[in-house]
Amino acid sequence: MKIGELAAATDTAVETIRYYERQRLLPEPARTEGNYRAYADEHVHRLAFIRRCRGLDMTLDEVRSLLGFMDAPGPDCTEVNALLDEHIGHVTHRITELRRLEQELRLLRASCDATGSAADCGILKGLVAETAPRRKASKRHGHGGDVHRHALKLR
Amino acid sequence: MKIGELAAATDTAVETIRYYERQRLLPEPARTEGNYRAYADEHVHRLAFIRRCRGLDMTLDEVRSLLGFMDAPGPDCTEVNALLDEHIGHVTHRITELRRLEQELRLLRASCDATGSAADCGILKGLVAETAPRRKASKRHGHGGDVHRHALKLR
DNA sequence: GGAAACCCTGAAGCAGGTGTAGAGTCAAGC
DNA sequence: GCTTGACTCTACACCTGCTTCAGGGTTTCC
Repeated sequence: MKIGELAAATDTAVETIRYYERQRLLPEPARTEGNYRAYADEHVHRLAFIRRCRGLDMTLDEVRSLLGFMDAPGPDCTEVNALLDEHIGHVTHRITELRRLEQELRLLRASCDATGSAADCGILKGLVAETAPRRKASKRHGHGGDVHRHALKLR
Repeated sequence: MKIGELAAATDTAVETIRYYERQRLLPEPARTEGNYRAYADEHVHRLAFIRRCRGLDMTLDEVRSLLGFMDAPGPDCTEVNALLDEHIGHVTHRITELRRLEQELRLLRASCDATGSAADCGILKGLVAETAPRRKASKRHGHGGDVHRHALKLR
């Protein structure tokens, strides 16, 4: 199986597959005479696993951990549970944050109805104005990016 | 006002301020004899505005647009309203996505209670298993990253 | 046998910064 | 007047998770 077929089978871009290989998430496959990567079923399963995890918004590091648990399964799966719980925590937290954000944005949006000049726009005024003091976000603690990322600290 | 003071006044990292300057979001300030940046109140307001927008998860491009509207206010603020509406749309969409994700993760989590060996873990099995076919995500359309980013396409 | 479709490597680019090295500047204390 | 330490300067590398590009080589189809 060549890289293009693997890409089609897992709906993954070819470059992404090579990238995962560089990141050591996918083992280096055998090569053909012409130096093409030759994949086996094993690779399909592993890549599908990775993509499923990524579809659940896990970081590549989290995926790496899960792959490690699969490659060397421990006596129980406490660690797997813990990883997932933590990830769910990230997602839940991000949802809460975004909901607060949405509220704030809608409030801001309501302050203008586009009738006047932009110079008097309630939105721009609202963005200039001081806001209620906000709890300082705690120092960043982990990986950044999306649900894992840490909210921008505001004063 | 030196850069450290501006940083403290707006709760922004010094490097971030210099980065915004490079990105032309903040105008180049005057310099002291010793080549230190010397900021005026104008800069404080502008940076506070930027940080407020970033706190609302806008991209720097969106902020740039808003700054443009402020610098050259048009006859009405239709554009400001449109920008904000679109941004609210991004946030709302991301919330929906994350809620779906959270559901899926909780379902997955429920498939294991850590009693057995990791080899039989319901979570790992669930991640290996095929999932119900999913609508193919449309081609990415815009800027990536967080609320603006587009969900990973899965087959 | 020639063109199209595929594959290869290595490097650079995206957002939105963060962090580093190696240097210069400035105020305070002795 | 000199040292120490806090601050600042520039220029560059680094982060995630890819994507894109340049400049080739290989395979397949007609």
